[in-house]
Amino acid sequence: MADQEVDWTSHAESRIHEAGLKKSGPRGRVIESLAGRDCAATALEIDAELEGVGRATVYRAIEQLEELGLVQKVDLGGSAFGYEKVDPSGHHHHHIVCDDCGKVEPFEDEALEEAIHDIHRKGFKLEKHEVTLHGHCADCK
Amino acid sequence: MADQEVDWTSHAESRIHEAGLKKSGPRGRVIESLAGRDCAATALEIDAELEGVGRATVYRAIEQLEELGLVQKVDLGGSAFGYEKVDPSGHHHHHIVCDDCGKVEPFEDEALEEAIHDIHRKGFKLEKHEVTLHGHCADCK
DNA sequence: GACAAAGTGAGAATGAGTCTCATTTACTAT
DNA sequence: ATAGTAAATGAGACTCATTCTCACTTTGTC
Repeated sequence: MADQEVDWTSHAESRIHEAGLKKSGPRGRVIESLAGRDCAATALEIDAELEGVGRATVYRAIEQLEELGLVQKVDLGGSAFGYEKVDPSGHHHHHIVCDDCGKVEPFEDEALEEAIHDIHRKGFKLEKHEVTLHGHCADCK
Repeated sequence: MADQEVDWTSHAESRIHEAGLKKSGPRGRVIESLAGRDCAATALEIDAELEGVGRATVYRAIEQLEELGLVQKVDLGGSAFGYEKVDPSGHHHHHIVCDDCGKVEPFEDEALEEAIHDIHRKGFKLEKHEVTLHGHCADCK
């Protein structure tokens, strides 16, 4: 397990505690599962991975983590959403999706971030943004 | 009805014809419905608007239009996808979503488009991109 | 240890989107 | 015009992701 994962896991656990929520095994396992991935997973993937943890618990845990800003929802273009941990440093990435096989890869681009941060929209208080590129990967081309 | 809508409607109808598809009333009504909107609508909204047109027909029509590049699917962050007409000129916009009330507004930004077009990803052939900004609108702030 | 609040799992319920199939409609070749 | 055929359609069954309900359990506090 990389340092960053340890950081995110303990960061998440303390934010959970600060929010007045109780410590729990099942939610802890959901957090671990998210910590161990470097890109998005669907709720059902996590549910399938965690035997003995109910679907409702997985969805609830993800929802709480999302509200605390620890996890973000990402649209992968398919029928289900993906969820991935948010780096506490504010560092983040976006996604490239292969429209043929569904493969998802993360990418980062500084110029893109700057362009987005320069957008100001009257009457709207912007909080997050999501960018998804679509195309065909090397295997499907 | 604005000129642009007329353009898109007839453009869509001829592309349908060129693709070897037959002319049909129900699909025509789906095209009209899309033509009359300037931002995304969900398939079920269109279905509800068009009495006498079956759900399956609405989804089929949207799918065909999407394959012909006449319509694009957009993620509005909620449970259902939105669909909107694609301007034949290649001109397009992105979306700002209010995470409180779900309101969606279109926006355009030249610098953003440039930043996106400068992204090149080894092994991926990029075809489309989608940008969604999230925040709170004036009413919900 | 007792209590209240938070957490949980099983499964029912909902909602969006897809599939099937018998019937109808639009174009093509006579 | 007409027959043939391929596309199109609508109703409803179905699938899949997600949410809800509820009786029961765990956690943390007093």
